[in-house]
Amino acid sequence: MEFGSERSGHEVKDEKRSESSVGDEEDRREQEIVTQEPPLSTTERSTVEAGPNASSLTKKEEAVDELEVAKAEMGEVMEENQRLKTCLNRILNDYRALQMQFHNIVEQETKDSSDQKVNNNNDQYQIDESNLVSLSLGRLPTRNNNKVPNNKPLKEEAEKEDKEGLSLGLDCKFETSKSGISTTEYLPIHQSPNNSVEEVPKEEAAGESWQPGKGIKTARDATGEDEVSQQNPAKKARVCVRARCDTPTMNDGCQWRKYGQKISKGNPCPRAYYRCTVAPSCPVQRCAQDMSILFTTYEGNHNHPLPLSATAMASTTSAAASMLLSGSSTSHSGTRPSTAMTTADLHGMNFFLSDGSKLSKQYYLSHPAALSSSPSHPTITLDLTSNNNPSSSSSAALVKFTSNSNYNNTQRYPLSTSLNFSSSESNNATTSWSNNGFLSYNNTLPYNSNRNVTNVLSNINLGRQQQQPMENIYNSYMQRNNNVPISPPQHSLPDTIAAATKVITADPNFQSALAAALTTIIGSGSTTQGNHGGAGENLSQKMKWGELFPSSSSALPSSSTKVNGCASSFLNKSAANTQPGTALMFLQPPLPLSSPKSASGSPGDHIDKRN
DNA sequence: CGGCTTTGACCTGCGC
DNA sequence: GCGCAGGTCAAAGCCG
Repeated sequence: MEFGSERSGHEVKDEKRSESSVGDEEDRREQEIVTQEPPLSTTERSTVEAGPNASSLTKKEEAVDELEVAKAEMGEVMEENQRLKTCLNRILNDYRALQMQFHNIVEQETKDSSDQKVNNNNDQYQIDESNLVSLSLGRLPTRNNNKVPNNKPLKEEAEKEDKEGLSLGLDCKFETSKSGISTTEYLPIHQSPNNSVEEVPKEEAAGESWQPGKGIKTARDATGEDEVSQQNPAKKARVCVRARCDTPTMNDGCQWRKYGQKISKGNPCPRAYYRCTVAPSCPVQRCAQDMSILFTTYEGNHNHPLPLSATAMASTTSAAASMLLSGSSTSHSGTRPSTAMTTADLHGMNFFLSDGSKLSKQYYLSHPAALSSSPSHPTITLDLTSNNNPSSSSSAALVKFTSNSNYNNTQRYPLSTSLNFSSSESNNATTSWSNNGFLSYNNTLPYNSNRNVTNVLSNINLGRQQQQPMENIYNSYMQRNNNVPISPPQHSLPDTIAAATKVITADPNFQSALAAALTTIIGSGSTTQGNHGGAGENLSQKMKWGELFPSSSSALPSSSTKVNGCASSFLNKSAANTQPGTALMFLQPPLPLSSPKSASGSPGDHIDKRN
């Protein structure tokens, strides 16, 4: 059963509800809010209600009381509306500020790129020089642009982009500065002939699934769209999650199907290959090696809706892949020795980048299981275990970028090129991806008032901070967000993932940052719905805040929003088959997706069978 | 009986 | 060119 069917069920339900003229008054008001229709006046309401009940004085009084209650509720709704407006305004302000920084980045990059053009012979490189790095959360590789031959018209590319649209994923991409072309260039490093890197999202272009199998190739041949893909074999960034897990597979909320198993040389534990079974075309695959610590290597991004916990993990992995790709393209200083491990604080996003094969090998040697990664695949390892990471440094950054010598880390963008995830007027919330993957950010660092990109700071600590217990961070964070109840320390992975999602969804600052990141995409007009004025306008028009922030919307919207594309992220851009009106959605509410029946599924998930 | 897992064969990329 | 290893396919078996 496809996900769309469920959604259509919601629609049917809403239609029925709207058809019933004697529906519950609260439901009606709720519906009015959702549909943005002008609310009925209380007078009209009272007339309708009091009509049949006006037989006695008591009933009249009751009717008056109901009216008062209705007024009070309306007032609350209006207050809520006002709060949302305020939130939206703040987001827009953040967006504008970020936009200014973005422009500065453009200018700076243009200058820098003009000096560094000699580094690459690729024709597309020059095109990419004008590209800008932007951290798009949940952005799927909606294009295979990097595989597109140079003679392919941009127009066609743009059309493809329109068709494919955004999908969930937490990816880093390059957004071309060319206005009017809604193309978003992903990290250009892969465009180098020698480059073996293919950004995670690419293979999901046009809803195609990345499947290395022969049959897929044949199918792609039939479509005629995939000649590019064949020209450039997919070598995607991988995200290796290192976690303690008793089960054969990590309960990450997804539904996995085992399709193969291999005994790796030198590894007593067989390597199992799993494929996402939620959607037939989902390109996400993973291999897992079960040792004392389960190493799970994710490859690709989901192109379908995911349950909450799965979304969190998918977002994590997608973000990590994005960091890997972006970091590898940004952190390699031209003057830095190629074998040096880069310890970067990318706006507080602490990570280690080993752009040299030596260090990469060193790291992997310390974790033999991680050797599963193909030499040509850049791999980022997320350490979700509670043990000390043998190779971690004092900075406790447990997100480690490893890339081999084949991975072209062409310096294109400075380390500091990224989006500011701090909010100018938000509180001083300090969050972090701690122990088991809590995503956190802080804005304790001052907002970059001078708009110098290199000073833009935020802290997104992927991985565990060894010296700060996760629960402390989590609880302290939750205390700042009253709408998120503080729960006892969670240690199971699905719980922590879900908690991380809560943190993300509950904090308006991060939402603002997401909004800003999104608008860098939306603002360029790279949407399937066409342009609707300015970026801010796009933002306001396309964001469905009720879906973005479940905490502020009690009811799941009954709109016809269809989630397409990769669900492994916060951002969903409507894909080609997206219904009209579908725009953009962050952090979709937890949707029942997969079956708990699956052995590889997450037992902790409250999941419905989808097919 | 349908779906999932297992497992041997096959394909492909890479190193020598 | 050959061999190895990673990765995938698909038939057979298992299970609910």
